[in-house]
Amino acid sequence: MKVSKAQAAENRQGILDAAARLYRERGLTGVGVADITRDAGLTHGGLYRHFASKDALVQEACTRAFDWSIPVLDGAQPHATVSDRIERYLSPEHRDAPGSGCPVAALAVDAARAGGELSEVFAQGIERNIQRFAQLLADSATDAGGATISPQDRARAIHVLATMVGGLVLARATAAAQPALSDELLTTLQAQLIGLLDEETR
Amino acid sequence: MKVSKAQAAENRQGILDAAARLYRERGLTGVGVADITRDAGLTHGGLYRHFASKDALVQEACTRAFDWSIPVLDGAQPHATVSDRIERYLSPEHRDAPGSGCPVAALAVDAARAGGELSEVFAQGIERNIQRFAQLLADSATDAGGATISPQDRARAIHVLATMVGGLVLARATAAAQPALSDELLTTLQAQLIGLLDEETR
DNA sequence: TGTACATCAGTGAACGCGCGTTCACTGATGTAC
DNA sequence: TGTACATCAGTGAACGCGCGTTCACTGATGTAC
Repeated sequence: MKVSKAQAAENRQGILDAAARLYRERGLTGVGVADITRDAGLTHGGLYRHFASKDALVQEACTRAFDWSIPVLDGAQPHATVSDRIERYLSPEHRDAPGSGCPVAALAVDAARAGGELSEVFAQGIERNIQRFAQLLADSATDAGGATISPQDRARAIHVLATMVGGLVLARATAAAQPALSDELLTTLQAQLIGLLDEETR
Repeated sequence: MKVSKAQAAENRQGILDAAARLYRERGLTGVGVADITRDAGLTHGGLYRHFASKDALVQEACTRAFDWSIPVLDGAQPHATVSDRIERYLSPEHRDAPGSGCPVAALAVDAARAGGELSEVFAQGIERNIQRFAQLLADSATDAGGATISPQDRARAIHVLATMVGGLVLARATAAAQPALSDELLTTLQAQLIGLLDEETR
């Protein structure tokens, strides 16, 4: 049963959505292609009309996860402050929903192991996030858009991003066994990072 | 061919060593029990004389990775300063040797997915590391051992540990594709964290 | 101390299962006339 | 606009392979006498 070009394109997007979500939830080696196509409402055989291999699907799904995670984290509120973004990132909601969350916190360790072209996807995604965050810091310091990014802005952006990623990883690892510790990690890091930025802007 | 009790105990330790290393290198779902016993110089069948299941092996290997990673990181130099430890953690050597490195940076994401009893192992290991680091901060502020840990010490310890873990994850994810970025992340975070502690102690 | 034998760590073949990938087939789509 | 037919997205069985686990077997160990 052939399907219209529009339907085929929709199915392809459905596979990518399912892959981007399931990989973040269960890891790159924890999901089979049959799980993904089943989740998208298809059978596994047809996957190879859209993607050359599982690796190609992984790569495209991770690229999509990076493209989408930026709008998800700050697109809904385009003028969200840096503090807002930190609070949203280090929230119980983000911790408990890895499937729609930051691809770095969910998949960077897997990507480092996989190496190859996937490492490119993550290196570029991480660099892009550093630049975006540094721009936000530069703008908030001058109260204007398009400010020049200083080396200090970039260093602070790296610091804040690394702490957010590490904090989310720690919060997720402790959530099941010691939920109080997990919550403490999130609130402590929110306060530490916001305090850090307040001090440095002052 | 039976083997002496001493040899059997040695073989068991060999399996645990291989497991602790290979799991950190390739992930909990990226290594088979046959890989581990082969690495330890044995065949896979005998594994079940020592461990009830793969899950039991994983749990014990992770516990061992936590016990050993503490001596490895600061046991060689028992009086290493906080700055020394930060530099050693955020070094290219640690980045490039996950098999003998921090179990949190290597396996916390996998552990969060696995849940169950493994989550206990990681929650306890993380709490222990927070306490140890907070103690170091308290001691270095008073220039004496056994100082009382203040809430600020604990908050700073959480901050520094989260940044180190996140920084190592980011450095590993970018190492293959953009080694210059990976090195920049390490050196920037070393400077940021040491600067942070200097400021707060001042 | 010496002998007989039960124990059990380790071997390697075998199991059922799920993986990624291939392929013959189906039949609605979309194009050529 | 209507008809004939090539295209190709999706199906589901099949493939070779590696996984975790089991088990009959081996033979040195270590104990009971």
